[in-house]
Amino acid sequence: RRPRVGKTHAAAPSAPTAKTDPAIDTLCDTLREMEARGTRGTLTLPGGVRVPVGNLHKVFWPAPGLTKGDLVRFNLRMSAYLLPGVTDRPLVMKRFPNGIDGKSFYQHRAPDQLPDGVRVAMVRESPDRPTTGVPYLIGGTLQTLVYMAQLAVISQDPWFSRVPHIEQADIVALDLDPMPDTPFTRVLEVARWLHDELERLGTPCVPKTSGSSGLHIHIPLPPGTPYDAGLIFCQILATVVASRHPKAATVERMVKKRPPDVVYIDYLQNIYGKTLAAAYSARASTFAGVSTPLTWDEVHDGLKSGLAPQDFTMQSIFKRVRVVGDLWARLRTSTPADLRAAFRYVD
DNA sequence: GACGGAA
DNA sequence: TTCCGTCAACGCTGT
DNA sequence: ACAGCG
Ligand SMILES: [Mn+2]
Ligand SMILES: [Mn+2]
Repeated sequence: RRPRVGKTHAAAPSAPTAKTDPAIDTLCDTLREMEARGTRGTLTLPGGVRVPVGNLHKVFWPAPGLTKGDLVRFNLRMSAYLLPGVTDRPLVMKRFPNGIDGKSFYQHRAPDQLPDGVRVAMVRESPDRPTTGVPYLIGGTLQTLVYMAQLAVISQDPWFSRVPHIEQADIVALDLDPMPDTPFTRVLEVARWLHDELERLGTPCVPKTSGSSGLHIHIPLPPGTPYDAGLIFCQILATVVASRHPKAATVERMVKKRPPDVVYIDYLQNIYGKTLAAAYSARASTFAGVSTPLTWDEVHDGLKSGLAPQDFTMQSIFKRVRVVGDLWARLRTSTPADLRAAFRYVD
């Protein structure tokens, strides 16, 4: 049995259980009225900014029967948890105007006319090319969350760096992607191995469900870390674990060459311009999953307890968050480790 | 989904 | 007013 | 140059 690190948590939720805001409740009431009336309308956000919303009845997730209105409501109610993870970060939009089963498309360039308080910054698509870049939406305000829902953007997909230091990642992530025949217990197993290694290196790390079928492990970086350094750190970790457990994990890039029942440890997201769904973000998965922070105890005990990603949804998440608080806050409060520790693996 | 131009 | 067409990403890697 | 990848 793994020795327990730190206290057995039970005492106080790691943060604001009380991230409840009367202004948000009022907005949700207004939204309900618009839905009942079957009209489009305008939400007036704190600060007086007006954001038009419409097509609230349109079904975006057929299986649970959730609508575009449910997405707007989700972003409103989750905003206190969602915003810290997107603040100052360029956001890649993937739009689903006809729900998760309709045709979707990516969009980087922000529209010309935006509601007040929706931030935009010129960002280069590649760091070493002399372009002026394109106007990206920058996360951080409630207006942006509501506006993006109106554009039928389902998930919040932030960069790993923040303006204005856009070439320096402040976080890296290991993206655990199960192949079609991979049982989720195996994903948990691989996550556990990665956690054990990271703990040996003294590196803080926090797991979450992806909101689809996999897991993400995020690691805070020391200030000023270039993308390349974070990428190599993750490459080393992923490669060490994959070569130690070839029947369970791989870093093989080509889908055809991956066994159908292993976990692809995708470390290649840690590149300038790439993204991963933010913590507490809704996802375009059939079951309306939410990318949900977990404790390492939940990951380690997941087989016994029957942990399943499908249990963390737009409908279920609020109850959980009220109980466990903001598990993702640790990512911002813990001291990043020296990445050079990982280089002793190199052989 | 937003927008501009045609019907 | 309604209808309709058009537009909405990208860079890295391997072959 | 082009296909595969996320
Ligand atoms: Mn993934
Ligand atoms: Mn991936």
